[in-house]
Amino acid sequence: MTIASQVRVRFAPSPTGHLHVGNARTALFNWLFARQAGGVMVLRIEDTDVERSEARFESQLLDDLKWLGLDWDEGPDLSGPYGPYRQSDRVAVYREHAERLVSAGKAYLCFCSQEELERDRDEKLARQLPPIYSGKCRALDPVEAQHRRSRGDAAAIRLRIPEHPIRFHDIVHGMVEFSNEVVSDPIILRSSGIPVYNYVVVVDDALMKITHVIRGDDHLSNTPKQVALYEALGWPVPEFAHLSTILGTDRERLSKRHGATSIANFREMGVLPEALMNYLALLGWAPSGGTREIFTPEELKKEFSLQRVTPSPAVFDMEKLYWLDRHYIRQSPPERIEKLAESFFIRARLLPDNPGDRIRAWFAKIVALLAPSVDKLDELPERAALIFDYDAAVAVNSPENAEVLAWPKSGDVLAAFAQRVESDSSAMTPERFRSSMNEVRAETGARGKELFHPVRVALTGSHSGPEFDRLIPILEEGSQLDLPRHVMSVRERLEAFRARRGF
RNA sequence: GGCGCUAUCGUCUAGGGGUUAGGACGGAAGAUUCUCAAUCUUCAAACUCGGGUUCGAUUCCCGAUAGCGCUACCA
Repeated sequence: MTIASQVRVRFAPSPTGHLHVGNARTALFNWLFARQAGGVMVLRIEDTDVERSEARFESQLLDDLKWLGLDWDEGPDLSGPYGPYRQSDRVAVYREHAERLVSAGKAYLCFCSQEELERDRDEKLARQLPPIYSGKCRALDPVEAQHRRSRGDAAAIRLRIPEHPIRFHDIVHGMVEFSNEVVSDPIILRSSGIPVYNYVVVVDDALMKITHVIRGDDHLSNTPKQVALYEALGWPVPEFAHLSTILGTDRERLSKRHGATSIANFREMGVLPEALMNYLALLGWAPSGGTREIFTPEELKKEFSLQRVTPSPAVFDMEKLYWLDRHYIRQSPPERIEKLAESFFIRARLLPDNPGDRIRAWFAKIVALLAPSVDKLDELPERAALIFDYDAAVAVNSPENAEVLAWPKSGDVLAAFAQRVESDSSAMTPERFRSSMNEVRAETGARGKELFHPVRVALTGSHSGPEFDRLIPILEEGSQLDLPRHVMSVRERLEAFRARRGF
């Protein structure tokens, strides 16, 4: 049994919605394995389920994959030597090989009705036996069966499962063996002429010369049927690698109700693709030594190894993803983060649709100030509330602020500070702010928190926040800009605050 | 029900017949800064259970238990 020496892998999603993290991880491991081996990555669309498949989902899927940073060498959008790459375009191929199996006696026509099968199945279940097909049509005379079919009797095609245990090798699980006693003769072609998943997958993988089938372990139990199919068709059996399931925090298979689980969700949240890729790679794989965790896509291509993939299921941990995302946000060139962040601010109507250079330069300071402390970029507009949403009522009344303002020296500090602000009508600068604060300290005797907190509360509406040196220029410049929402200057804030509460 | 897969800190994992069972996220404490964040330091936290095999098992074998999957003319 020889297999082409060049590695060929495939990712074969069904176009039934957005790409899910579980599938994305499967795609990633395929891609990493292929790229490392200098092999070929095939993208195949499994759209035999006409009920659930939609054309628009296919382009979504490709977009999701591309956003993550994956690419492929053959696929429905690229073609290639073993196309077509959409199962709905391959129906004739499936029929042809199914008939070939019947002619060779490896498969047979089955005339059992749905009701009959169901009854048989229920009966076996009731007697606590494996609910496998009775084999009733196995013994039918082939010539006779063909006659019946040509007379118009509905016939499905079933594969004959061999009378011996089925063994196969799996890179992550080792040797796996199934007794043929528990494997039913599977239908490969429905009486309607539509082929069944477990069959088309084998035909496609074999015809597309796939050498390594890397997929979710929900397919592990289907593999014996597929191995039997390869053998019946006279095709080499590929290597398998069944990847563990990704679970939610409740240890149940990750699904929509666990919140963000599609790649599109993460993109919308402003998670960086390389952070997601890095995180996904860590779900079930660790480098030798097990201490390194930060890997760029290029590094993953070098370090990844299927042999080091764990067989046990993994719980998806949002916090750890965020940790990686924070890391990559800080590592990224500022211009990239600014560009990405911009859309979130435009959507929040904090920036105009087409910000000019002046606004962009100003916005860059906001991003530089806030982005390093954010889990994901969609948190930025909210973090920027201290710039865009100054509310004197909150500054005065919120319980934490009220407490700060009730400190003995708070009133004096604010009065002294206001005096400094009013004495000079030009824009506040960090230098002037610092010297003013020094004067306030000297005048009032307040120091540390009792000096800074009241000012912080009056200016930002919160007793905590970023450094004044960086915040003040943003406030002052922002107040000069033509923005959808006016940004209040230091002076304006102080006045609004004083109007609410004297000092 | 049957079959299969899986089992190390809360989570992701490294390790492997004799180890102080390592790292990371998260948590706690401290240092630092006006505060928050960041940073640094420190701490707590694990081999599912029961039998074997062995001088010695967390590691190998068997079983139990639990979780997940498959058991369709679904994919």
